Amino acid sequence: MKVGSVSVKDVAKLAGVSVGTVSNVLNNPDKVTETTITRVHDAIDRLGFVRNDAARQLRAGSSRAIGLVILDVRNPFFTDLARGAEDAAAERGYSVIVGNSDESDEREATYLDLFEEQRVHGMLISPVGEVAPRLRRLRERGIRSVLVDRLSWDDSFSSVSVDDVAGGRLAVEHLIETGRRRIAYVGGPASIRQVDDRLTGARVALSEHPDAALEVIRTSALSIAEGVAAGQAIAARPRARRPDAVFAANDLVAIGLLQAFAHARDIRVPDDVALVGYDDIDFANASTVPLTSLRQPAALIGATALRFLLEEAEDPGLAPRQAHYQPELVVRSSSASAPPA
Amino acid sequence: MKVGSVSVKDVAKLAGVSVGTVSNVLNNPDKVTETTITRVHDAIDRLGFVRNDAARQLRAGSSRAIGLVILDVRNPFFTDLARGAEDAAAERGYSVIVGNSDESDEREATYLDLFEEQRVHGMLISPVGEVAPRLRRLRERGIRSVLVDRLSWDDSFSSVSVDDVAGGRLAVEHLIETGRRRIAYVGGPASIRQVDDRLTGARVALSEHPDAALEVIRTSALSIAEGVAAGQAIAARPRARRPDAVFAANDLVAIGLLQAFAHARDIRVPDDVALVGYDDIDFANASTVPLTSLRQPAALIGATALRFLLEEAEDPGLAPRQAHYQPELVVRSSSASAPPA
DNA sequence: CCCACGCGATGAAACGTTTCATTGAGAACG
DNA sequence: CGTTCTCAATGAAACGTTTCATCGCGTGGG
Repeated sequence: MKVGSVSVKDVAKLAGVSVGTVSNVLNNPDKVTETTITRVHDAIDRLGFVRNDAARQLRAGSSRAIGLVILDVRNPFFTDLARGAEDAAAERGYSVIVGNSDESDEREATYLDLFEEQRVHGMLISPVGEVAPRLRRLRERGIRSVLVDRLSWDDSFSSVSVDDVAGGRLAVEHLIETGRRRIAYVGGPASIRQVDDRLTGARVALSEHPDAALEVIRTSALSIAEGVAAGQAIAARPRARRPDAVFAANDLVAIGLLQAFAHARDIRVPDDVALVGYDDIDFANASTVPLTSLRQPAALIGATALRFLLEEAEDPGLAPRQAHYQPELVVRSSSASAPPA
Repeated sequence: MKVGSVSVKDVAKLAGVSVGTVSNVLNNPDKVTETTITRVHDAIDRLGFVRNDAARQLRAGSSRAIGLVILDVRNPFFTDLARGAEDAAAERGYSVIVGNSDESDEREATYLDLFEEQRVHGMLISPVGEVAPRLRRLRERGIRSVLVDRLSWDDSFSSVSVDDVAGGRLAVEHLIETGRRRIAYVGGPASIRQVDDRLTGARVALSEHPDAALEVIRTSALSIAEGVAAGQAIAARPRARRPDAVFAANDLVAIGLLQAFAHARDIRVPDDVALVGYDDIDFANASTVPLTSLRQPAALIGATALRFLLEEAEDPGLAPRQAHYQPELVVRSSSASAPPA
């Protein structure tokens, strides 16, 4: 549909110089004399020239974009992580393209394809499926990856993660110490590593307290809606068979549980059931009952991962590194008071 | 760092055909005989060939990516809107690149530059600054735009929006009808159109009830933190000078207010102060006190805008269209009961 | 006065696709 | 058997940059 877009050639003609010179004005201004710089810039302004990034990347071989694949855009933890990465990228003149895998390995693969076609400079990925072989192949072609929110399966990739096992353990230890004994873990699917690790941590805590019991309630996703469904299932049970504490795999699920419990009039939080979430999103502190949760440095994770990636892309000999942060338990009302007598 | 990437040329050589034929296998399979198709596909698989999108766009003149500039990634309303647009784009073989202007016209301009350099197929934008001239210039060059969550300033652009004036009016009418008289509007900056329109709606409602008063409390952004600050300011006043109802410019601000009020022990919601938010994000129903809010069809807005954009890009003669949805008042506990005696 | 040098500018090559005019080989037809 | 027609396949041009070897020219040294 379009009228000729303005190219360097047009700029060169108007400024009375060669195309090479225009390019130098844009990329190596120190190689060009002062007067030509202004002349070229005048021409650029007059014509409204905008660089064609496609041509640029074609020549350069790779773009200044970095792909980021996250599990769930609707989870504030991941948007915070993305923000951290974006800000760090912007500082260094890169931009971040975000893809949302929605916990589906199919969508994940689609984004990997897309990013490879775009010849991104590198990728940050919070993996769902079996992507290791794929990432290795990409690396052979010069596209590096850094894993986010996930420890590398071996030492061949850098990763930035948080100790989910420790987090699960902290959560359940806290519940046991405040007197709870019938604990339920709500989360799923089990294929998500974070879900599994937090459960492992919970089991570790349990193993040190033989008088406490752990029940696992699966959800098909980590969303508010799934939390509501699980909460309704719990509320439908006779009181005696309900847990006296619930550890939710993340805050979205916890918020859903809270809503379901509020609806069922005979479950008070924390009196009847204590509740601990995970991620400490902004809304955790603003929910019906302020939520005890495990805080993770989301923005820092994104920023660190991005830094690792760029450093490795610059110096391919660099050995993979693992940054492993510790989560922090933030106690609020949802687990504050004593259990029922 | 990079080993030679695989190109069509390599595929052609291995398959024993010309590059043009490889291209045809990829883009016009019906122009090619069955046996060559399989031969080429074999070669592609064997070499792990992946199309270079940069070269492709360079030739084509524009990419299959669509730029989306939103006001705030941390606001679930906008992430829902983005999801709607992404899903609609994916259906048609396009992808969406999201830029977050953070309510800053500087960042907005940066993203417009970036998207123009990328020669995006078109843009969806929730404008902050004075972008009309810029968008007009883009259109002359063949890049169309559709405004989201914002009525077009004139009839030259398509837009998909929600009637914010009506929403503001509904909110305040509801507060007045339930007996409130000293109403505060909390939001800002005034430069954001939505903030201003909702205030206008509030004033309309006020004008029909001379015995009610409206006070405007400005914030510098629509965030939880700003809501907390405004709430603390209100809580610091003597009881007599506090409003008996607050209409917040969006749910994030409302949630912040709620937190501040909960902290100040002598403000109960809704008894002392009724509260109405805007957007009806998922968390509105899960907050300390479930929040009365104005629901907007976020995903539908994104999907519709994307559809408008593609239709216009396909048929440049098409006249601009305006989709204008009505918001819906969702009453919950934060405004449910009667005002103080 | 000549030569070498430095420096700003030049112009063509290269990046990996898609497109399009052209070729070549059969098939159909008279 | 010769001619025309069809259809698959070819190969070169074009897209808009960046890069790099080269050039021209004014200067300072010998």
